[in-house]
Amino acid sequence: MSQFKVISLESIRVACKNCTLTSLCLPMGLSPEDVERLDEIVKRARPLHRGDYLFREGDRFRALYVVKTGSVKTFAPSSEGGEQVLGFHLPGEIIGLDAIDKDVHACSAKILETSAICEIPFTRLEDLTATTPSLQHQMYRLLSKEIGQDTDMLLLLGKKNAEERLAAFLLSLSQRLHKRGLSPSDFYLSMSRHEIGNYLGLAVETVSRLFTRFQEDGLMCVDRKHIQLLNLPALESLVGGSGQGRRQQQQQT
Amino acid sequence: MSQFKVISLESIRVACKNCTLTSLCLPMGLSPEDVERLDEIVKRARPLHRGDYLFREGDRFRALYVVKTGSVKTFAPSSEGGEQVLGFHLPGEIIGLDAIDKDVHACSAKILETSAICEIPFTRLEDLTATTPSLQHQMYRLLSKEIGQDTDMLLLLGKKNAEERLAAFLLSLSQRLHKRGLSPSDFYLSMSRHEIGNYLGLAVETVSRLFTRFQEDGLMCVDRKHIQLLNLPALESLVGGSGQGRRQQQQQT
DNA sequence: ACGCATTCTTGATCCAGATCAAATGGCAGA
DNA sequence: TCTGCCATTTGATCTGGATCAAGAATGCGT
Repeated sequence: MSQFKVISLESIRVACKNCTLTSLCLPMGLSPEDVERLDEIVKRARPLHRGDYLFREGDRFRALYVVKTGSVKTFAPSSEGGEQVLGFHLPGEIIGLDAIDKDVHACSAKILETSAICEIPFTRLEDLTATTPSLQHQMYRLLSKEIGQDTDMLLLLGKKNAEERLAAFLLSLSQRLHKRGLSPSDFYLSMSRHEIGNYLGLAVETVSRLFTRFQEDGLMCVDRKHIQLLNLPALESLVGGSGQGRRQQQQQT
Repeated sequence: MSQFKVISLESIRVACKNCTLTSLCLPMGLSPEDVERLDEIVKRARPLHRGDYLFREGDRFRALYVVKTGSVKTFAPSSEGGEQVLGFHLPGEIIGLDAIDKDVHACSAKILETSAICEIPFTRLEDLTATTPSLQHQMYRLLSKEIGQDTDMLLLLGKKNAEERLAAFLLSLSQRLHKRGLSPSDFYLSMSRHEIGNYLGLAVETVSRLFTRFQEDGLMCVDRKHIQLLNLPALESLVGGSGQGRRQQQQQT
């Protein structure tokens, strides 16, 4: 490759190897050469805005998407008009893995705030993984990780009460933001109370009341969408099974 | 390969290419040659019995398991002693995919009734998929499918009431058994009411009462663990969002 | 066959969180 | 800046399903 090749600043800024998410995203653990090869098939789209769709339920599956900046929610239609929020996706997180099976998207992905998204055409990725064992392994890990996260969510919805659910949600955000070099205790929520409730299987009112209560209890400071977590350990103990000895649905089988 | 090679009856009976599950299991859609290669790494263990563990939470991840006959439940420890049943696995279904990511099992798998299980050492499978594109694709599809199933379950736990959950559970079993050539409307439950309730996020008592009610309504006939579904369409309409116009939590976001 | 333990069923009561209702507060668009 | 629509909060009430409490039915080991 010619050393005189003209490279736009833009392309340098967005290449995987120069991306700050490299340790969280698909390239995680890959050799520089492998990242280079991956880089060649990744498309970087112009920024998308709140309300834009990455894809909709029913769309043909063509590519995986990775959040580069911003945030995205995915949601599936429930029977008769409702919807279930499936997840909120932060930078470095991959969207669309569930569509590989049927080759059709079963959920929709909607941009929550102005975001940059990387697009990875799946067929090309599949070809690449077939010749790059480390990338293949990485794909298996990512798919498996998604399953593990869903499992955590099943446990949350199946066994936890409202308080535990919201605490778990806040801590999850906190931890994920922290991994991305942001403050684990001071952040903005890009989703509405309604979306949080839907995601957690709770009514909006319950979410609102819990925010108020957590604030009264000195666990956090809520100002509109701006959140400050004041007592991480206390939140953690809330999540860990009904905290200070409250009765709890216990099901041994 | 010599045509005089001695092959034990046993090995013939259990080889993937001779297995009746070939169209539901990993080999689905593979060429005969690819199945042959897969066959070489699959280990077939002696039958396991009710209560035996395939693996336990915390075990090192070594292999995927496929139910050949019988049934298996997977479950994860909840905080403080409880557990969440994650799934009931029928012949042809793969267990352990969630452990690829961390290389450790996050859930346990317990045999529900005398079962034959195929074991597929993962490292060898991974090597094989790297040189067998169709098998690699099949793996991606299987992992993706698992995500899709978890998604369905999230919707169930997040949005459906007790009646809808049990109806969905029964229909899921019905459909899966049907695909395996068994009756979709007459079968035995290998799991307890307690396990069903745990899986569906309901108390045992609720499950029991619903069985009684469904029977009273002529939807099914329950005799201990023997189930007969008498009105599949009615069950389907129950699942599809609160059936005959009952109030329902609807959350648009 | 008998006795004990476990699972399942059924009834009564309770409560976390949904639903209903209304006030308040932001923010977007003109 | 004003207007009107949402999003959010807060309060009051209702209810599905959990929890508590017995029985009844099974199954199992001896």
